[in-house]
Amino acid sequence: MNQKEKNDFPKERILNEAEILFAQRGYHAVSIREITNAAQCNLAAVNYHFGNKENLYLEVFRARWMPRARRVIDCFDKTLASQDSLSPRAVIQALTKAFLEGPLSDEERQRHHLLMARELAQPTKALELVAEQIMGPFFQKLADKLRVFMPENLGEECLKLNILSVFAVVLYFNFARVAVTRITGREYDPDFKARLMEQIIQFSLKGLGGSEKGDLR
Amino acid sequence: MNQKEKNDFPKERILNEAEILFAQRGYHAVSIREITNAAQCNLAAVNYHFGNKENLYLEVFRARWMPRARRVIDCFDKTLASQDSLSPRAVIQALTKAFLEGPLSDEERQRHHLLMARELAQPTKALELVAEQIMGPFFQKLADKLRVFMPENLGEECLKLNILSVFAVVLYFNFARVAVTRITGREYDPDFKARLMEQIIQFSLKGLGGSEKGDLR
DNA sequence: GTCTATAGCAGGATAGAC
DNA sequence: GTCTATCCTGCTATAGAC
Repeated sequence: MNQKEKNDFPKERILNEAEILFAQRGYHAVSIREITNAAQCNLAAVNYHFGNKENLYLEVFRARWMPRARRVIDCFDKTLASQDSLSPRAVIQALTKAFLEGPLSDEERQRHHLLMARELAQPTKALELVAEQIMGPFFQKLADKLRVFMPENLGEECLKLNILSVFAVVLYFNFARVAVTRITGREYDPDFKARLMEQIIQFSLKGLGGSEKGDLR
Repeated sequence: MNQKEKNDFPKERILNEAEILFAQRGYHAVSIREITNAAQCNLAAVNYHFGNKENLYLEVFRARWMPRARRVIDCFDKTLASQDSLSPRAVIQALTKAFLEGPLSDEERQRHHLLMARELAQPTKALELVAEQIMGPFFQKLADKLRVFMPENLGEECLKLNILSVFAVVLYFNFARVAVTRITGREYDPDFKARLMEQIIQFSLKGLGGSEKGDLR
């Protein structure tokens, strides 16, 4: 059975619509009626397939969010592997690219980040899940790649804080689109996004290590 | 009438409890019954004093969030005024300090940032209000203070993006406490917060301009 | 697996006594 | 201004026919 057919089962349609609505308005603001209407199926289908509303929410993370995050990480890995030499610039660039362009469509990415922003503001079991299976391992991978470029005397904690700072910049320009648009007066069109990527890379790279060309050992 | 007496009116108590609960769990997850119970007053009091739930939420921003934001900005202004010379380091330091230490208690600050994080993820009229009256003017002020230190050929947009990047780092370490604690294994105790402040200042300063000592003209 | 029907409850809002 | 009592809507969840 191919993907298209599979996506036409009510269970799949419910997951799709639930994700969209939860991302847009949050868990409590969305009713299962709304979800099943959007998915064009019966109200009772949610309870039949997922038991209850909370478990549907978790399943959105298990069956949608996490696979998508893995695609983003794969993209990061591939971009990095295609470079002939590993450098901080290459790492940051691959990271920024995977997060801001990468394999996701604009809507997909916005949904993805909104769901995570909500979890960070108000953690549920979903964050537990994601932190354990996705964020933790990926962060470790980043640390391993960057460690060799940092000064020898730099502690492990300092390395972590530096990487978190890079994440901060990358994520902020996604989470806080409203604020960014308001301040700069610019919409997130391809032009501005290219501009943003350049800004993020430059800023992070400098923040990470000093000047751009190889101060990092 | 002094502040203490004033705070004992039901209207004030409702605002206090509403802010706490909205920050903790978000608008939709909190009922006015819960709020009035916490405020030890009658259910009907919300509708009497604020008309309806939505307007109570807005009033939390008008009567609590915004005045508090003004206190933070005042703190920033005073810290900066106490320096004998204006430098990027002084500005960033004052900014970080005002946001991470500043005049707010830990609980107050967390509430404050949570409310804003929710607004950024899902903007309502409250963000409109705050953007117009607080964020916009403050951002302008920051830009004015930093502009003179940036290279002459640096465009206005680039300046804005740089300042936003600094905000990104400052705010992330507040918004994403859960993630930071999980990754670093450290709680936000005074010790770690001092460590964070140093990290944020260093990273931002480098990101902003290159090396720490005066590369910025 | 999918539907209808409905139980059972919690929410926002208001009327009207005090 | 504050209270009680109540209306009405909309929610989750389930029972049971098909």
